[in-house]
Amino acid sequence: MKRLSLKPNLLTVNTLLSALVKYPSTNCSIMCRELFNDAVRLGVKLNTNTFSILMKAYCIELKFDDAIGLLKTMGEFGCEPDNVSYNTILDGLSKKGRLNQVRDLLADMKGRGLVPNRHTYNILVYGYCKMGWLKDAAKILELMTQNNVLPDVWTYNVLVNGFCGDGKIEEAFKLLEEIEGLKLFPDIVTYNTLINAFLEKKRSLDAFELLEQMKLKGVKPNNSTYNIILKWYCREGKMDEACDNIKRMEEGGFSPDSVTYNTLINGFCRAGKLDVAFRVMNEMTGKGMKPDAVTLNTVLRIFCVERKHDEAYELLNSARKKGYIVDEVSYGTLIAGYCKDENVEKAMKIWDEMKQKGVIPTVLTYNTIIGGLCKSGKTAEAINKLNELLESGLVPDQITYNTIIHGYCWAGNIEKAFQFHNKMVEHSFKPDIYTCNILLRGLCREMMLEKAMKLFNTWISRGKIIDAVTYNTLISALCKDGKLDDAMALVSDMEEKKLGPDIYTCNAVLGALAEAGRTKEAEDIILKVVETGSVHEGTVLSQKGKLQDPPTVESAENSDSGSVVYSEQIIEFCAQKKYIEAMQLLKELTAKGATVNRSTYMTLMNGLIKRKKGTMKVDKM
DNA sequence: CTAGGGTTAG
Repeated sequence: MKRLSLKPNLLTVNTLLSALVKYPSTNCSIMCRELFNDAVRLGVKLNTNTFSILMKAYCIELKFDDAIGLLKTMGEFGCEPDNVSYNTILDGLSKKGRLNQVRDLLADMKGRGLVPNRHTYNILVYGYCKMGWLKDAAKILELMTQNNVLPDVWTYNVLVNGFCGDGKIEEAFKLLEEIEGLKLFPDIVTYNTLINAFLEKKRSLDAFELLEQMKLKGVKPNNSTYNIILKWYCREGKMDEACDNIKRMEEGGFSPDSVTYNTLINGFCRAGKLDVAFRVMNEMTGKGMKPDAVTLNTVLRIFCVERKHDEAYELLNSARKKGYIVDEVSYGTLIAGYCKDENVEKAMKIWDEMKQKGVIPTVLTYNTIIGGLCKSGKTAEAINKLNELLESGLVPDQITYNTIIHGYCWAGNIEKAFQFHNKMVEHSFKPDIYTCNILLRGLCREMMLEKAMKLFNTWISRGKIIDAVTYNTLISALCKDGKLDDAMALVSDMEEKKLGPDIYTCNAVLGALAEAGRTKEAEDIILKVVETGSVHEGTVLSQKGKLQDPPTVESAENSDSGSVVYSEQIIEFCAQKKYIEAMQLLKELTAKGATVNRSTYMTLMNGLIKRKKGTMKVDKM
């Protein structure tokens, strides 16, 4: 078109821009900007929508300053921002928890005489919920009513999700009554949110009951319903039932989407079944669904788990060149991987690269690097990162603070841990069960057992929530200190509260019990642990009297040396980008009943992500 | 707006 010197019209420009934004790839905003510049050069008269779409592009890449800048510059083109323009940026900011900027922009919006509409309010409710500021979120609802903008199901769904995310399912249900009072009806999103919340809280019975209730009320499940249940099966490691769920999904007339496939791939990866994970990934591509950013990040994670960090790094870079969205999650995955490998230097290097590429970290990304720095004893640098986080306008969360408190404990600086904790409490930080357990463990490490017990008793008398970790921390410390009777008293205590004993309790007390010749008690506790089902079948007792998990798939796989030659051949094909040959060989091998090692499957997954158009078809494996 | 990928305690 450009070559023919034809002038595109406004509709063409906006349609193209929308398409770029709808299916975003790397450098989405740069491509949009180029298109925009071309349009300007060709003298196309642009409208407000053009700018709003461009803003959306910037928001996708978290370039909020550029997006906000457009609000001013669009005036030079004779365009004025409208509600859509503001809502677009507000939505982007709100989703990433940048509430300070939301506030400023909202003031700016009102200053222009624009009136927030329902969408604007819904965005605010979402933002507050995401931050866990539920009271503020509820206040927005009041504000809406005052301003004659009535909340809709959407508003309530956001709020329901907020309450669920905070673990307040019962309060979320109260909202349902409120919805019905307004003659609105809970829809499939409402139900999906609640079912998901039950499953996350391990209340599967409630979840399935609600599912039935939902059907009775005539609300039909959708793809997401099945995906939510699928996720639960995967998390529980019930991969057979996960597959049954897919069958039911298809029987119900739904087809697996990319979320379904990514959930399954992740599930099989976590279960150590890389061969099946690869097969699913291949099936996904066969059905015309390309591996996407989530698939990429899943594969990056499994590479890191398998300690192939450098391969993961290489994959990240080549995926970016192939147009994948490489986001803060991708970089965060690698950063976490290197941190676990005790290579913070490399993790920091990747952090810098991420920044240099214009990928903006979220709180979670910060938490990852802060945790890594803490674990390697670099608490001062961790604090630097915390300050950087604050300067960037983000708000630290529970995990940020807990990580730093843990960092001080890890460094043996229990005083500083408490100091930091106290200072944060003054700044409205609410210690949770993690905080308590971290501090308790810190005291135990420093042989301040008495102080730990004192703290523990204060919590009990104040009715604070304690859990199995709390008990196990103390029990383990008491055993190491030779106070077996005190430890056993806590064991019965935790049993009374139905918090255990579990496998950690066992590991803590069995050695001491055996040494004291108290075999009867040792047998008792093992029996209880098995009864409560907190140990999966196949757990074996080693000679030292400690419970151990059965040998992992990994060690079993390492012994399949028979097909090493073929594995190497497949890997070689992949290296030469001869994926078709690689797949052919794999097919032949599987037909013969031979197996290849996990490394080979990882190389094949790598190939699926990187390949351009060449097919990697394999029929039945 | 909900669903899939990366972070905290024993």
